[in-house]
Amino acid sequence: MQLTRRDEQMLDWLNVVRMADMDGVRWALAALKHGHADNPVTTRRANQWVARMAEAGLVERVRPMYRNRQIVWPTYAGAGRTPPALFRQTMRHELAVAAVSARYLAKGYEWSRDRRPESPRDHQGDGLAARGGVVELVEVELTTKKLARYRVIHGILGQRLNGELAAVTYWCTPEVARVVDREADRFVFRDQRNRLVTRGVFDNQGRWIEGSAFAV
DNA sequence: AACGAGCTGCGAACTAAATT
DNA sequence: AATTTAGTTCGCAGCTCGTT
Repeated sequence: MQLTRRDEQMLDWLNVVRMADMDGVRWALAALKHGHADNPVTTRRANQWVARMAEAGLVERVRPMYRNRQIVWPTYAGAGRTPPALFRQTMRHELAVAAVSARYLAKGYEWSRDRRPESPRDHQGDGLAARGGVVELVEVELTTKKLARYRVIHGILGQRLNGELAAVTYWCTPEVARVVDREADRFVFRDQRNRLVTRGVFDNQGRWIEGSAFAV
């Protein structure tokens, strides 16, 4: 078996997002084919890619009984580092981040992790999407945080919108999107407020709501 | 029992690159 | 130039499992 350029890019991407479900894999495969994509590849195609990588020992996969989709992560051989701890509380969230990330790739963005927190009171976003030198911070939020936390986070994001960030986008369930918007109205200065947007695209299981637009 | 979602095996048609 | 090998894409049939 030979590793194509796209295979390597897929493994790099999996290494950044740590794990993905088949929804994420479908979009990432389409995106990395030509650098952009309007549609994901078929699930059949995505399964074949995963099967090929698994046979080569570069990814592992499992289909947990409580989740109707297969999830995939890179092995040590595939990513050069130890595999992620699975089945943690944050798994649903990480899979949702991967789903969003893959859609950014499909729009021609580069995806990377946010910088590490500089202090315990600091806040790290779920990812950075960059295109043409414009950087957008991405948050995925499936459940609301303690309301007091939004004061801190939105304060920090407001400052960063004054600096290196062009925009902040929250990808949420519709309910969470309402809360985030409301709290942003309270805590983000007007100059920056219109550059922090929310999108209600996930259901409560953290699955992309079929037909939801990816508006960036 | 019937249905839908998701996964796999298989076959077919295609492209790209390496080999002869 | 022809052949071989690897990869890409899709649809269909058949499977399991959970829901109606």
